[in-house]
Amino acid sequence: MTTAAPTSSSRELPHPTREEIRLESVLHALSDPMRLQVVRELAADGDELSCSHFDLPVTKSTTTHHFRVLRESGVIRQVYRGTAKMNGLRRDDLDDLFPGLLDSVLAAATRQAVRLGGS
Amino acid sequence: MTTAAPTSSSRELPHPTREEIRLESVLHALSDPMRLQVVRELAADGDELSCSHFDLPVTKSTTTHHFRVLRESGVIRQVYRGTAKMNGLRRDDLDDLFPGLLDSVLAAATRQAVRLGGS
DNA sequence: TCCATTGTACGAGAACTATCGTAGTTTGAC
DNA sequence: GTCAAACTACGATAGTTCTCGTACAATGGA
Repeated sequence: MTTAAPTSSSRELPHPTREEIRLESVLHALSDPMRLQVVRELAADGDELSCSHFDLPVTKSTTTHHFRVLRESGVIRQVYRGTAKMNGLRRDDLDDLFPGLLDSVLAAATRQAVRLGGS
Repeated sequence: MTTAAPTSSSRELPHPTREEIRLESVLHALSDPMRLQVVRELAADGDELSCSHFDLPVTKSTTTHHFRVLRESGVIRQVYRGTAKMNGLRRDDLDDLFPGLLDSVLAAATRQAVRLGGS
């Protein structure tokens, strides 16, 4: 027996392939404050985070909606792991398609957060 | 008397100050294909261009709408000059607020255009 | 003054978006 | 099997956005 079976799960979620990712959709996904916040946290953590890790000021169903927009635009990758749904930035794909874009958006978000007095 | 009166005109248009520009609004403004195209042309030309210079596949009133979104988000500056309305990128403001952001978006747009076989 | 050019304002319709609440599904633990 | 946790699906609503067409306004030249 193998020591560790890959911790994956049944349900599969539809993701765009790298080639299908469109800049306009990525920018649109990032243009919402809630979603930008999620992306910032994912980038800060560097690893996968469950949906429930985020404490967004909206209901669960709205949260689901925002994560779906991020996934369908190609910004994040989502996989089920047990009852949780783990979210990870698609850094490799985004950096390959649009070098420097994600980093400058994240830097801009941090700068603005500092400027507006906070975080 | 001065040799050259500044070529300006009567009507003034409302612009956000540099401090009022919000990253989310900028990203939203850039997330529309029509507006992204306008910004690319403005960046390529480097100077001010009149609205009528752009040959967008929409009516004039829709064009007005898109230019307004760009102006109100702080991406472009608009001034009247005679019957024309000149549009210029607010590079200085954007680069100061969000260093590298505009350039990486423009680079991403070019890359995508090439990738999708064109321009 | 008259006119062509350039762009605006307004009203309207279709489409999309963000949000919610409720009911349901999947999973893992007991 | 039962139950709680985590998340989804669906339907609804309010707001925003994109688009148009028509009518209007400002400018500069003939």
